[in-house]
Amino acid sequence: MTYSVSLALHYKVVNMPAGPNASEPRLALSKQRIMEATMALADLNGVRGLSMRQIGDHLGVQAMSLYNYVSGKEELLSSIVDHVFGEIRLDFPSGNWKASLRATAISAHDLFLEHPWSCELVLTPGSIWISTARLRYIESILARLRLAGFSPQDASHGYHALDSHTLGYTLWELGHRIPSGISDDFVEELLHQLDQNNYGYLLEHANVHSSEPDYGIEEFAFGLDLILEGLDALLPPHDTLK
Amino acid sequence: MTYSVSLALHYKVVNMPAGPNASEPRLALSKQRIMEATMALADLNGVRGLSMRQIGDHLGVQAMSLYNYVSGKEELLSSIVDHVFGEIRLDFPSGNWKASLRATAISAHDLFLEHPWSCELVLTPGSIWISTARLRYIESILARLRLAGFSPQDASHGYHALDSHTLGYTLWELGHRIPSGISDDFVEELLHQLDQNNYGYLLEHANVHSSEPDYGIEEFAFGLDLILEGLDALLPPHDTLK
DNA sequence: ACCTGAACACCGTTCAAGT
DNA sequence: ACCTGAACACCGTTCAAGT
Repeated sequence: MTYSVSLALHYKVVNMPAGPNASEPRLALSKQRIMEATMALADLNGVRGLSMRQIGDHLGVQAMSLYNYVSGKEELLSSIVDHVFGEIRLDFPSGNWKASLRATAISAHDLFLEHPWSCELVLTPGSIWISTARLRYIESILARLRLAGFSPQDASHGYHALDSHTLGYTLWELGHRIPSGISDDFVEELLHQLDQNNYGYLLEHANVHSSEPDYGIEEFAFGLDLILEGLDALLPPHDTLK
Repeated sequence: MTYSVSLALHYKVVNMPAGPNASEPRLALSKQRIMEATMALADLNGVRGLSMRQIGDHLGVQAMSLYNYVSGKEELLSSIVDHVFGEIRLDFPSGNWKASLRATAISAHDLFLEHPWSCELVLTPGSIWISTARLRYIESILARLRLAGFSPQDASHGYHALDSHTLGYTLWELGHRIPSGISDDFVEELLHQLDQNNYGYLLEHANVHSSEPDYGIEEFAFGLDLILEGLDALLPPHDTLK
């Protein structure tokens, strides 16, 4: 993710405070630059360890300077989540509602895998999730369902099923990724433990996993298609519509 | 949740350090009492704000005393999550694999709604989730699928679909609960905003919500049944089995 | 053996002070 | 107008000291 390329031209250059490398002038802060730094750090190390002081450091600035552009950590995090929602593809001008919603869900799935913190943050209970891009995303799903002929009730139903699968499955998938720091010895030891404790089916399951490296996308689509077909069955028989 | 009733008899009574109310002797600490206090506080205020110092306070003890029974906060949290997994009903001696797995999923859903922190913690990416009760839960799901006639691959597939729906949908549901602190004025204002910003379908959706108070359980079962039926379709035609 | 107080290295955020 | 340093009220955890 390199936002800087397309955005560098718009940055004000300020000479007043010397940056970490005093020879080059430092770019002015802005909410956008802060968001970019936050996203980059979150992509790298996750959101959980992320601190305002770290973000400041990364920008060559004290943490307190951030508060000139952002009301607090919570607002900053919800801003970057909304940025991700803004990138979900919603414009599939196909006449087929199933194909269109399928493509939106897969686009969202891809983005959430790229930025795991977005998925994690939206699903954190108690966090405020009402933000413009998210609302647009929901509106677009509801609109496509209603225009396909679903009743308001079934459209709500369908949105719930689709959105919960898109977010929920993806977070589940992310949580089951093998962390990069895990050693082969650890895995070996784990399998040995499964074997010794009579977890025969789990052992078999682990072997399926190692033989079929990553079928996350297909599994996401498997559940997604079940939902789409299940919704289709709720639709009244279509005589006039294509 | 009152574990204390059934467990009180086993507590050692220690007189040495005076409790907050000096007249009564204080119960000895134990991992179990610490877990109970942690679960109670997490039920009440959520996990995010929970601190070791708070847990200590609640037990009339310094935070540092907890470390005599628990290696750290992470171990403590994974212990209480595993406790919840241990309460999921796995023993459904019905011959029908679908009914049996359905009942397990619904039992898990109920427990996760009761203890939202459990669902939140298991799905936190990067957290260690390998614990005995969780392994037993997975093994039991895999076993039922394999015994129903699924191949190792399809059983893995099925476990993924069932578990991701059970955890993922429930967390999604929890995240969409209206927080208790929200005022009617706020909701009113929100609806007004939706109206003004041309979010017609969202407004309609909000109205569906307010007319049908809570249909979370039915929606959980809706997705669950889609998965179970979808899996059934993968099963080879059953000539000998019931 | 178990609990404590002080301490360390962190948090998010406020606020008066600098330029 | 924007950035800073010091400070406040918190974290999880270590460790030597108490009993």
